[in-house]
Amino acid sequence: MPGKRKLPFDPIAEARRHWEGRWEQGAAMAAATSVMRGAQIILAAVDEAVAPFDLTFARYEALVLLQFSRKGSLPLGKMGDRLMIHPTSVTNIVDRLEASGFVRRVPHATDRRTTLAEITDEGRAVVEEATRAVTAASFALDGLNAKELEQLTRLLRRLRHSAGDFDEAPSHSEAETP
Amino acid sequence: MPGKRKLPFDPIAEARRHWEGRWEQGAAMAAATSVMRGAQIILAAVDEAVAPFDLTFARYEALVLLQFSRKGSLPLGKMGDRLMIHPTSVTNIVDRLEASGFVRRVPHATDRRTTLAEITDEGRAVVEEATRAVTAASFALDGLNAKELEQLTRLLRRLRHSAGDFDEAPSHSEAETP
DNA sequence: CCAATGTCAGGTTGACTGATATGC
DNA sequence: CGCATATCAGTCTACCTGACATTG
Repeated sequence: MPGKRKLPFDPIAEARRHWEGRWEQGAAMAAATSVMRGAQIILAAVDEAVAPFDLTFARYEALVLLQFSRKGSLPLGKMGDRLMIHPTSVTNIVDRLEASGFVRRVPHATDRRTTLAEITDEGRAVVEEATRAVTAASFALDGLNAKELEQLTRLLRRLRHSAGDFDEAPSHSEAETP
Repeated sequence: MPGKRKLPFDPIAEARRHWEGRWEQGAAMAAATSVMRGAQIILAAVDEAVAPFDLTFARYEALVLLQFSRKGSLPLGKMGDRLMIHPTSVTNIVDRLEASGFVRRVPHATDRRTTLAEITDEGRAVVEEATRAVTAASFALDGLNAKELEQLTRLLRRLRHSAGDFDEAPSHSEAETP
């Protein structure tokens, strides 16, 4: 936990006051700073929750992805696409998961360039346990109710879409025309 | 930019479908993952915008904080509190800003334990330029309109408040009872 | 003596760049 | 041949813990 001391005011609101006296886009600055701090809070909470299982948020996400895959295995490249992480980071993360015994590298059946990461039985067991810890911590989001969680997800979906993360209809929760 | 390829679907929405077949708190999982990815997008955009000035997002934020301070200087510890970063990170960031000539370490007038970081004229000039670059990039948030930016900020303010970042009235934009 | 402040040493994570071997 | 896939070496940022000297 980075900040041990609780401030007597909202530091982002105050920064915004100063900002708007001089520069443009105070609203965007406040939103961007809020997202950064929110991510820091969530990361700290999840990292703490999964640490007892020799996992980090990044490694936990990778393991969840494999757990969800039909065959329990995926090419490393495809993992990187899904998790939006760098190819070398995939190698690094799979290395560590493999060292912990949660994943195993197996060759692809037909394309000998590609390597598959396959989740082990121990990996499947650990995902279940780690998920219990993470949900117990509510992803640090227990200050928000169901409706607010949906709003937050929808707004950030718009951000991700405008950043070019994926191709798809804009939202389907605003205007529905089947 | 981590993910070069654009996916034909929203990876978080798909993860949520899988998640809700097995576990609790799918909404929180989707929101948390969205915040993490949003932060990654914003960080990449701002880092890229300020890189030409020998800055990172973290160093830029520190410089903005000093620019906003009344005397142009703050004790390192207070900077850490405001920016929500670790004391050793403050030392590191001020080291680099000082090496770039944007900041100068000066002793506190009365308390000889504390060191002040003081923004230099060159630092003030660079903040103005870097801010122009950052606002030109819209903090990667040009996919959201004014109302959405406010919503996003308000939701994350709730998260930050529930995480204990600051003490203050909850929000004043939901229910106003003066 | 105890608390606060900043720094340093040492370790971890993940991301990045650039180069490389292999195979489609 | 060009392109894709994964890896490796090396660098970087930021974080953390634990220790420390200085000072209030």
